[in-house]
Formats: sequence, C-alpha cells, structure tokens
Amino acid sequence: MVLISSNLLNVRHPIAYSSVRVSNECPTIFSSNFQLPTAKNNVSPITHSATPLVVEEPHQAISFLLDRSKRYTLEESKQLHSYIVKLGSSPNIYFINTLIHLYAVDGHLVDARKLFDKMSHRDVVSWTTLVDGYAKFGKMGDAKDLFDSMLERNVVSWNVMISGYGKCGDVEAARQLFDQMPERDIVSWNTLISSYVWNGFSEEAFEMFRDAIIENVLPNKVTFLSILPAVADLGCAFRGGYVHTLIFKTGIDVDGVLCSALVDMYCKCDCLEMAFQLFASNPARRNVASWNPMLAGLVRCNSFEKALDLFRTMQLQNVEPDYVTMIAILPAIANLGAVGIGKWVHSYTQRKKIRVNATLGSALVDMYSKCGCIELSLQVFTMVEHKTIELWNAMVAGLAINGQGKDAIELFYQMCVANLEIDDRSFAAVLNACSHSGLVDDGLEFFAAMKDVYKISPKIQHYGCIVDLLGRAGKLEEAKDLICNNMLIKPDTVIWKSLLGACKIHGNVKIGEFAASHLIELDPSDSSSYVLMSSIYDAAGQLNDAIMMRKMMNEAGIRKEPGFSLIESGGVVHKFFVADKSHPRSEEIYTMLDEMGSKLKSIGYVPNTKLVLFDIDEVEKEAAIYNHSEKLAIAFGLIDSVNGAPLHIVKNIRMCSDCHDFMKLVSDIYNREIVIRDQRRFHHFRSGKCSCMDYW
DNA sequence: ATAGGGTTAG
Repeated sequence: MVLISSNLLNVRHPIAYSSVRVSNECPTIFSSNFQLPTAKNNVSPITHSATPLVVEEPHQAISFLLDRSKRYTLEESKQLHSYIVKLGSSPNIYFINTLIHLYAVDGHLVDARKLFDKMSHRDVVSWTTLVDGYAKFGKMGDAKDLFDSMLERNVVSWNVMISGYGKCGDVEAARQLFDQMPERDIVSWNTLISSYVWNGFSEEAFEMFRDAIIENVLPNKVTFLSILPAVADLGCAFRGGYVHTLIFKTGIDVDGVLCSALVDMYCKCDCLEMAFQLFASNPARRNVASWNPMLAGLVRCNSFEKALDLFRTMQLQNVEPDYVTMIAILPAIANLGAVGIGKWVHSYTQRKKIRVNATLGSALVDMYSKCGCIELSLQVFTMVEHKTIELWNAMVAGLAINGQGKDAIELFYQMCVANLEIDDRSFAAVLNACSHSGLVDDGLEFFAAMKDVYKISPKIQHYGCIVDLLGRAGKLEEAKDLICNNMLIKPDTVIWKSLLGACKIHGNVKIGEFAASHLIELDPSDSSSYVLMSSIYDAAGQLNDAIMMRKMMNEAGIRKEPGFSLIESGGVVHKFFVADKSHPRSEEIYTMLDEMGSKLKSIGYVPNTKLVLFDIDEVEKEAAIYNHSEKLAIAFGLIDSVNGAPLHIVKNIRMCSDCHDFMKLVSDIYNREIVIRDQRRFHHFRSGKCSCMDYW
C-alpha cells in the first residue's frame, strides 16, 4: 500500500499527537484537536468590476477597452461603446472588434450583431468574433450561417466553429470541420481533443493526441491539460506515463495547474504513490485545486482515514476548502461516521455561503444518513431547491439504511408523483428499505413493478435486496429458488452471503451449507463464509462441524478480518480493535468497562459466552466478549463526552448478539442514545431498545 | 493593439 505521510509535505504539525490512535496500516492518521480554519470574508469571486467606470477622456476608454484582464457589465460596455463612437467618424476597427467581443462574451449577441451590421468595413476578426459569440452560447445555426457567408476565413475562424460544435455535443461536426480546414494549428488540435473529452470519447481523444504527435505537431501546455483528463478517464497508467514523459521531453514547465491535472490522472490510474509525490512537489500548494484531486483520489481508493488526515493538513496550512473539496471529502466522512467533522463541513458551507445545490446536497444527505443522523439528512433534503433524482435517491436510501422503511416508501411515492425519471438506483433504495424493515410484500410488489411497469431489468443489487428480504422473513426456500432458477445474472458473493446470513438468523444448516459452498467456491479467501457457517453449525449444536469449518479456514491460511470500531470525539476519529490496549487512555477505558459490566450484571445482564467458540473457561470467555471493539469504543465514548450526548460508532463487521444486548442496557442505564452502524445496517439504541427490533 | 484551445467532484 501507499504510504501517505504528512512529513512528505514538510508540515510541522503545531499540535502534538497526544491522543492519536494509529492503526497498523496507517502510519499517520488522526491527530488531536481538529482545528477549524479562521473565517475570512473575502470569498465571492469578482467577475465584473465592482465600481462604476469613470472615464475622463476618450483615450482612457481605449485603455479600458483593450485591458484584457477586465470584464464589464452590459451597461459598462455600452458606456465604452458611446465613448468610442464619440471618437469620430471612422473609429479604429480594432476598437469595434473589441466591443463586439465585449458584448459577445457575456451573451449580448443582439448588441454584438447590431454593432457588426453597422460597421462600414469588417475584417476577418470582426466576423470570427461574432461567430464565436454565437458558438459559445450554443447558437450553432447562427454561427454556421455567418461562417458560411464569410469571404475570408483564417484558422481561428475554423477553430471557433470546431469548439462550438464540440461544446454542444456534436463531435461529428467538429471532426468534419477539422478534416476540412485548409490548415491547422495547435489550437485546432487542442480544441478537437477537448471536444472528444467533454463528450466522453476519451479513447478517440487519445487517438487524436497520438496522431498529433505522429504528425510532429508540437504539443503545448493546453494540449496536455486537455489530454490528461482523458487518460484519467481511461484509467490507463501506461498511457499516463507516456504523456508524462512527453511533458518532460517537450520541456514544458509543470506549473500548479498542470501538476493538478497530473495528480488527478495518476490517482485515477491507481498510482497513488506517484500522485502523492507530484502533489507534494506542486508549486501551487496554496491553491485548493491542487489539494482536491489528491483528496478525491484517496477517497476513491477507499483510503478514507488518509483522506481525512490530508483534509486536516490542508486546513493547518490555511488552504480554504471549496465546493469541490466538500464533494470530495464528504464520502470519507460518511464512511468513517465522523459526524462531528461532517457537521463542521455543513456549517462551513453556510459560513462561506457556498450554495448547497443538489450535488452537494446529495453528498450531505448521504453523509448524515451514514452517520445515523436522519433528521439532519431530511433537513438538508428539504432545503435544496432544485431536487434531482440523485438527491431523492440519496434520501430514500438514507431512510432505508436507518430502518425507516415506511418513510422511505412514502418518499419513493412522492418521487413518483414529482415527475422525475425513476431509475434503477431509486428501486435499489426502496427495495433496500423494504428489506431492512422486513416489509416483504411491499418489496416483492416494488420488484414486480420495476420489471413490468418501469421496464427496468434488475441488476445484481436488486436481486440482493429480494434475497435478503425473503431470507430475513424466513422464506429460505423461496430465496434459494430465486437464486437458482429465476435470476438472469450469475449470483455474486453478496447474493450468497445474504442467503447465508439469513440461514444464520433462522438456523438453517442445510441451505446454509449450500450457500457456503457456493460462496467458498467464488471467493475462497473470504473469511466470512467460514465464520458464518461455523457459527450456524455451532448454534445447531454441531460443534464438530463448527470446529471443522474453522480448521478448514485456518489450514487454507485465511485470517478472519480483524473487527474494529470507530468513534469520533472532538474532531478525531479513534479506532479500536478487539482487545485493543494501545489507546492512550486504555487504562481508564478498561476501568470503565469493568464498572459497566458490574452495573449491567446488577440488573440481570448475563454475558452470552455461547458465542465464544474456543474451549476456554468461563472467566476467559467473559473477558473475550468484553474485549469486542464496540464495547471498548462505547466505554471510551462514555468517558470522553459530555453527559447525555449521543454516541456514534461505526463498525466494519456485524455486531454479535451479546454486544447488541449490552448496548441496549447501556443506553438505558447511562441514559444515552447509541447509534451503531455495522457492515449492513444501523442500530439506534434508546432506553433499552434497538430500532432493528432485534432483527438483523 | 482586436478573435480561438486548458486543471480539481459526480
């Protein structure tokens, strides 16, 4: 794996790693005191001059006009226009062309056209500027009419037409013009390459790029900035390396922007190490856009802890997150259940007046849902103005995983009425809702409607929901029949695992063996098949078979995935493994755990040592049960939070039934709401009860 | 002296 170390960034953390919990795989992850950057108000980018133009003499108007760094409002452009008119009977053609440009770049095409028509003498630039105006605003009909009536064209005229077609999605037309044009320059090549990229034709874009190299066209920085996203999209490290080498060979200066594009490309080609090296060497590290691809890359590779670490480092360096950062980092926060950081990100958008559109809204809804804060998800959902199908899907899925099946179905119906195009993911969400809430009949109805009414052919995840649904309801034969006789796709490990999990709930050895054999055949290295089957045997009293299963696993050299629990406190995510003693406050934690044990026992709690398979005595079995990572995490949560605050835990594997009983009692005795997200679902413990109704 | 091509998310 890749080593991401903040040392590479030459960051000197101002805060000591006093309460850092470092896991085995991740050398530098969470440091204490998650710091909020100091708010600055200079955010909104200025696209137009804020103050009205003061033009004292015509000469000054000209320098305003020709200053390419400025953008003007329509009124200001008209003001400049009137000054130019005052200059005399035949104003310089340069000035008029620039005025046409001023009108055209902001889409004031009628004004631009009027000026163009009034000109007594026009040159190729006048024509091209207006053509470009039409092309930039999608009016390719007007652009083409004007382009066709041009008596004289140069390479720029052709390029603006190619660009126009490319931007409006007509790559065929763009390509035709490119082939027809009498001479091409590097901009022509760049334009066509980007046209392909924008429209998703990365392979074609790369072919174009290669043609350019073959034809000895010298690529420039823009060529590389255009082709790199295509290579990224293809995820082809080989071609990525080729492009990178060419950058070296052409001697082009790798500035911040080009470096960001390279980082992004390497991330998307799964070369995180290379990406990080480039990222660390980026000359523009004060720029957010250089951090965003690296963050997104880590998240994409499921390195959530490293992503959060980098996010923190970024803030220590006073680089302000932007909209793109939010979208990139929220899935990492969601995955780790770090709701404190999530809330901070949410409030940051409000403080910085970053508009929560449907995309950002979906990410926030997803994050809050995965942190078990469904009320906050609903709040965000309600606030977003133009709701997209993605947002609706995220909300339905959120209700589903939080066990609010009826609400999810209600929202799904609202979505149907809201005239949105229901897609396969909408059905996946609502089916998931049915399966989590045990709504068997509803689920089967939705499944049928999806196929028959909406004509959406089920994907593997839809089948997964139905198998889960049937299985959890105890209809194991029906579930098996669906898998064996009625699925149009080859069942994957998730399907078999669903069935096996159901067999565990309902204690069915026979179908369990059937599912386990398929599971082991498909993925012999997955420990969970052996572990699940072993516990099914154990529960059925077939102790010898249970031991045999464990033996099989051990002999194949398969290790059980170590269980861990995450709990966030004060902006830091703490990670606990089974019997973990490496936390700096370990002693306090174990003392707390003892205390909790006695309190619970005094009201009748009996540790369920039946779950411990090995032949050890009762005292040791009890200890083994107490060592489960979620118990350590909850003990830590109790001593490290204010009284009455809800505790959120994320676990990588499913909870055992003893931990489940334990949490119920803790929630009651300590008067705390406990939210635990395991591999499959949420458990909201309150006053001695769990939202899953002991059905999981 | 005026006109054209480009990075980060999903």
